Amino acid sequence: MSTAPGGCAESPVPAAVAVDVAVFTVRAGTLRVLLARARSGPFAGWWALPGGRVGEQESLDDAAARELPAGAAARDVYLEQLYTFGQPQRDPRGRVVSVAYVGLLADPERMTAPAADKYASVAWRPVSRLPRLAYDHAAVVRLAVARLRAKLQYTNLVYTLLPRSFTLGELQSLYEAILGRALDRRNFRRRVLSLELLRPLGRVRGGPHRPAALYAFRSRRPMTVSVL
Amino acid sequence: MSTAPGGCAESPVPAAVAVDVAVFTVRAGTLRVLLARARSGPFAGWWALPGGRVGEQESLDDAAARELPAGAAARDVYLEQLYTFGQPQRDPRGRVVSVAYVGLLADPERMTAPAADKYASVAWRPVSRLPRLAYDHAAVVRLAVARLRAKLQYTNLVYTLLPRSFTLGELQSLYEAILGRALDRRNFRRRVLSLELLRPLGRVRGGPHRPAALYAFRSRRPMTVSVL
DNA sequence: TCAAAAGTGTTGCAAATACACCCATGT
DNA sequence: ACATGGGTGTATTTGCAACACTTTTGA
Repeated sequence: MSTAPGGCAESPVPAAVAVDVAVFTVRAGTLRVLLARARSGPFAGWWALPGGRVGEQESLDDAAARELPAGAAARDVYLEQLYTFGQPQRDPRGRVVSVAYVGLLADPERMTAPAADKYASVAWRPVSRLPRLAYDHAAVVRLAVARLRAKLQYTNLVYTLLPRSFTLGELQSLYEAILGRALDRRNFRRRVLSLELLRPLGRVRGGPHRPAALYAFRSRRPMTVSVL
Repeated sequence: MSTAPGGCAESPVPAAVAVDVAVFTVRAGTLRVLLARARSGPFAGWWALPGGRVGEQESLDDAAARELPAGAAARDVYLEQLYTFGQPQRDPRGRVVSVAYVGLLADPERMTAPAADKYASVAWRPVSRLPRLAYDHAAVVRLAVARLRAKLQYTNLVYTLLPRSFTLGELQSLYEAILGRALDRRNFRRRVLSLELLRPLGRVRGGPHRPAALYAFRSRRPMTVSVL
C-alpha cells in the first residue's frame, strides 16, 4: 500500500519531496559535474547539486528537468532517476526526502549560462577534485559516477555525451575519460563498429593530422547493448 | 539543493512519502512475491504490495523493514531500494511519493504468519500469474523482477534466498527458477565452484538418490562478482 | 536392476587481448 | 622529413558452450 491522505492538516507526515540532479559532461578529457552555489538557505554559499522541491501536480521526472539551471535551453538533457535519499537529518531545516537524478549533456556551453537563476553561480567541476558539498551531495555524486561508469558498459548512453557527428577517436577519448583507463585503439574500434550502432557519414574531419571519418549514432534512444 | 522547510504550515508541498516492498522468495521452483490484501482505503480488498507511510524520524530503509508483515520475525530479510514512483495521480487520495524496495527472503514460512496485521490476508503469489494489483504496483513488481534477474548475474545475492547449507543442485534450481531458463549442470557447477564463494561442508544430504555434498557461502555479505 | 540425481573431463568455437605495420595530413 | 593520430590485419589466449560417461543411493 502507498498510503496517506493528501491534505496537510490530516497528514502526520510533513516530509517535503525534492529532486537533486547530478548533470555530467566531459570537457577537456575530464568528467565534470554541474555544481551550483546557493544564494540562501542553511548552506548559502556552499556548492551543491542543482535541485529543489517537487511541485504539487508535477511528476518527479518533470521536476528534475525543471530544476536544471537555464532549464529552457537544456531540454535535451538525458535524465534518469538514480536513488532516493531520505535520512531524517539530511536537511537541517526539516525532513526532506530527495530523489536524485543523473543527467548527461553533450555540450557544456549550453548550461553555463549563469541566468538570473536562484543560484549565485554555476560551474562544471571535475569529479576527481570536488569542493565540499552541501547536504549529502557528496554521496549523491559518488553514486552517480558509479552508475554512469557501469551503465556506459552495457548501454549506448554515450550518445548523450556526444554531438551529432564525431570521430572514433573522440568516442574513445570519451570512454577513457569516464572509465579512467586507456583502451586499445584497434580493439575498441573493431568492437564498436561490430555493434552496428554507428552510421558512417562519408564526410571527414580535418585537423593537424590525418583526417578522421565522421560517424553518427543510428539511433539516439537508450538501448542496452554490451559495449565493452 | 534539497530545499523546503519542514513545518507543515510553511510547506506548500503536502506530499506524503511512503515505501512499498516487493519481497521475493522461491518456493516449489517458482519465483513468488509477497502480496497483501488491504482492509481499508481506496483499494480495500485489492491485492497490493505491503507498504505504508514513512515515519517522521525514520529513514527510508527503516520504514521498509518496518512495513514488512510479521516484521519482527523478518529481520533478516535483505532489502534494497529499487525506484521511486511519483506520478501525481498514482494514489487517488492525494499526492503520495512511494519509494519502492526489493526484499529477498530464504524461508517462505517465516513470513506467512497472518498476524493481527493491518492486512486482511497475505500470500506468496507466483510472479508469472499475478492478480490485478492496486496502485501502480504491477509496474513496481515488473521492475523489481527485472532488477532481481539482472542482479543475480553480477552479485552473490542468491545467498539471501538460500538456507545456511544447500546442495549445488538446489543452487542451480534457484537460478533456473528466477532466470526462467535451464542451465547446463556441469558448466554451472564448474563456474560456481571456480568463484570460490562456496565452502564445502564435508557433510552430505541424503535423499531418494545419490547424496549430494552440502555447501555454504563463505561470506553472507553482498558482493559484486560475475556469476553467469 | 532400475531410475534419478551427483559427480568428472574433454573438446571445439568464438570473443577478447596483445601486438605491428602502413597511411594521410599539417608543420 | 617528421610527428601525430587514423586505419587495417593477425596470432594467441581465454572463457564459454556443448556434450558423454561413471557413481551412488533408494526403491
